[in-house]
Order: sequence, then structure tokens, then C-alpha cells
Amino acid sequence: MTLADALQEPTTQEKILDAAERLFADNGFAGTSVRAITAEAGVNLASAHYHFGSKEALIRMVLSRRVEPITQERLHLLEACLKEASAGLPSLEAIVEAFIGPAVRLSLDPQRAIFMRLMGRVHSEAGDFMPQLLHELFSVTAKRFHQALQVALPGFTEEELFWKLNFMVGAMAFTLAAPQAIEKVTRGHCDPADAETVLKHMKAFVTAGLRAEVAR
Amino acid sequence: MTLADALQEPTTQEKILDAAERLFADNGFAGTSVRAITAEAGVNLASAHYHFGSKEALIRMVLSRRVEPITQERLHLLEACLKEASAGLPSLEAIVEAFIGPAVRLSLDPQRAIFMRLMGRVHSEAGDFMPQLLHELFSVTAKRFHQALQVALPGFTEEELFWKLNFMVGAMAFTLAAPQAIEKVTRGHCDPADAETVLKHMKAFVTAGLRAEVAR
DNA sequence: GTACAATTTAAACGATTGATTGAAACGTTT
DNA sequence: AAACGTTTCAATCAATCGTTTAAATTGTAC
Repeated sequence: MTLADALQEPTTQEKILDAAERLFADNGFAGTSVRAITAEAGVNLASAHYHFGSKEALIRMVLSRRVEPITQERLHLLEACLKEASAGLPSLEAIVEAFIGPAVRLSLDPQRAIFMRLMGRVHSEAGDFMPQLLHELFSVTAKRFHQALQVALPGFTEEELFWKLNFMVGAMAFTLAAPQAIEKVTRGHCDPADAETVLKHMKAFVTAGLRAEVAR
Repeated sequence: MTLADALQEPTTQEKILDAAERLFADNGFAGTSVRAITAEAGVNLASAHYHFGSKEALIRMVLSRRVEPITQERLHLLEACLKEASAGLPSLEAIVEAFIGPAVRLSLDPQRAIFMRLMGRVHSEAGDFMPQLLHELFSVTAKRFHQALQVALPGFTEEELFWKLNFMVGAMAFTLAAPQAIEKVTRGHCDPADAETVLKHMKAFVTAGLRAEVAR
């Protein structure tokens, strides 16, 4: 039945999650109605509440479904490059790659690119439960990479590294959230579909920024 | 009458704009109703449509009211530092200061800080008219600073400078959009109210990123 | 085939949305 | 004080919102 499973159309739950992801990325959470989601998914209106209970629970599911794999890959890559350099200092380039690599590369897949656009939006959706949800999704990742930066960049205070981490996240989130912005502003000079090109420029910028001395 | 003007309470239009700015920053555009705005402003519901015509027109007015002064100051500072270095190369630090200085410093004023939070949100609100509105608000600024970077950083291609400009905007927008994120993640180690501290860290990170060599 | 659970369906609930109306209240000018 | 244009007011419009209900349908085990 595995072949049939692969060929048969996706579950109602999956159709709802995919449609919600697409519409949330385009119109935001408040700007997307459950009716629009179920219509886009081609399922009945009540199916959404039957499978997820509420719109808020659907939002949480849409986000956690994609964040979890990215987090796993980030932490796995980070641990690998920390172990590899157990003797000396871990490579800053490897740490940066472990953080922005999984996110940028996933944006190659068109379906995942939609989610990246959604993630950029999420950071500014300061609704009632969103801050707590963001903390649940990213607190472990933030803490681990902050610790790694402390090892790789001795001489910087904890506070300085918090700021640097924040700027790295900002540069990445902004770029992934609005791929059309680059295309617009460069009038076609850049190819936003090429993840390796994005990574090349972003890693150069971020690693230099992380190493930058701060006036005391 | 100038003294009386200064002391008397703000116009209905101003009360609506201030309330809209506050609520838009907290709940987004789709998440804020005209009723909530007029209630927060303490004016009648119909006043909003009387003075602005529609919710969309109100959004445009809320944004343009604050962006215009920032744009003016940015372009003024940029022209000043380009003239000062008419002989040699303009200082990259001065260009960065001209771009992020006005935005960050305005976030000292509590009222303006609300708008900065709103601006961070705007970049990811990709509604129907928002991309065009963003282009109207920032296209001149983006073009001018891109040209300035071409002068200050010879040896980089146009494309590379587009990416660097993009990362700078991202690092800045993300930081200004979620001042509570820094506070949360640092558990009080940083004081987000101190604009000069933010500027110090951001300028160090951004200038280093701008100067970074990109692998060919 | 029958019984039982899981799922989908159409229809409707009260609440809230952006927008509109016409009359009342306002400030200014004559 | 009378007349005028501007602004505010309460009331209401059709439309849409998230959610709920109960019946119809499907899938599964006996």
C-alpha cells in the first residue's frame, strides 16, 4: 500500500495545513479566515474545527510542523561542528552555516519557501499568544547558539553576543520573509531562487558582523 | 493663539492617527477594527471614515506621517557626509549612521517607538496594497543609499551591494520591531530604552558586514 | 449485511466587521 | 442673531467572522 499511499491525494488535515500556510503567509493570521482556508483546501468549513479545534490551534500546528525539522537540523549541525573542533576553537563559519543554512536551503522547495515567508511575518505578529509560541519554538535554539558563540568568540561579553545574534536573525528573517523585495529592488540583477547565492552573501555579511569589535 | 494651540487637546484626526498607530503596532492592520481605533481615540466611529474615507486610506496616512520626517533626515545626513568627503571617499560609518541613526534615535520618543514597532511589522504585511505603499515610501531612500555605497565601497558589484543593503535593513528592522525580544532573550542584561547602546552594537555589526569580502 | 466509530456535510448561531445614513451640534462669517 | 459649512453623533446596513450543531456519509470490524 506504500505506493498507493504515495500516489493518493493528501489527507484533509494536510490539505488544510498547506492551504493555511499559504494564506497565512500572504495575508497574515488575522487577515485569513477559516472559510478562506477551507475553500482553498477544497474541504468543508467545519473540517478545520473538527481536526484542530480552533483557529489558534491551527496556527500553532502550521508553525510547529515546519519549525521542528529546521530546529533538529540546526542543533545537529551545531553539535557536529562543536565536536569536530573539540580541541581548538569551533569555526565561526560553521556555526553560522548551521544556523542560516537549514533555513535558507529549505526555501529552495517552493512549499517550504512559503513557510519562510510566513516565519518572517510571524516575528512581527505580536498577538496575544504569539510571543509565547515563538518562545516555545525558538528558545532552545537561541540558547544553544548563544553558548556556541561564547565559545567561538571569546573576548565578547554575553550582552554583546546577544546583540550580534539578534542582528543575524534579523538579516536572515528579513531576507527570507520578502524574497520579492530583493527581486524588486535589484530589478532582476539577483536570482532569489538560488539558495547558494543567498547563503554566500549572507554568510559573508553575518560572519564579519559577528566578529566586529564593539566600542566600549 | 499659539500657546493655546499647544495646550489644547489634539484634533480628532490626530487622536485617530495616534490610536490607530498604537493598535496597528499591537494587533496588525487586519487585526485592528475601525471601532477599536475610534474607541481608543475616544471619538465617534463615523469620524474615521469622515476624515480618512476608508480604513486603507487611514493606514496610508498613519505610515506616511512618520516615514516622511525619517526619510528627510536620512537624505539630509547622507548628502552632508557625501559633500564633506567630496575629495576622498565618504566614510562608511557616516553613511550607516545616516541610515540607522534617525530610525533608532526616534525610537527613544515613546510615541515614535510605537511607530518603529509598526514599521517592523509593515515589512511583512504583504497585503494587497502594502507592497506598492512600501515602494512609494522607501524607493528613493533605497536608491540614494545604494548609490552612496557604490561610492564608499568600490570593488563591490551592484548586486553585492544590494544584498548588503538588504541585510542592513533586516538587522535594523528586526531590532526595532521587537524591542521586547532583546529584553526577553537577555533576561534584562540589555537596556532596550538606551538608543545609543543599540546604535553602538548595530553600527559595529553592520559596517563590518558591509565591508566583508564575498567569495566569487 | 449489521453495528459502530470516524469523518464530512449543509445549515445556522450570535458576534463583529467596514461602511453609510440623516439629524444634531459646532464654530465662523455675515 | 441669522445663516453657513464643518464636524460629530446615534443608528443601521449588508457582509463576514469563528464556532457549533445535527444529520448524512464513509470506513471498518464482526
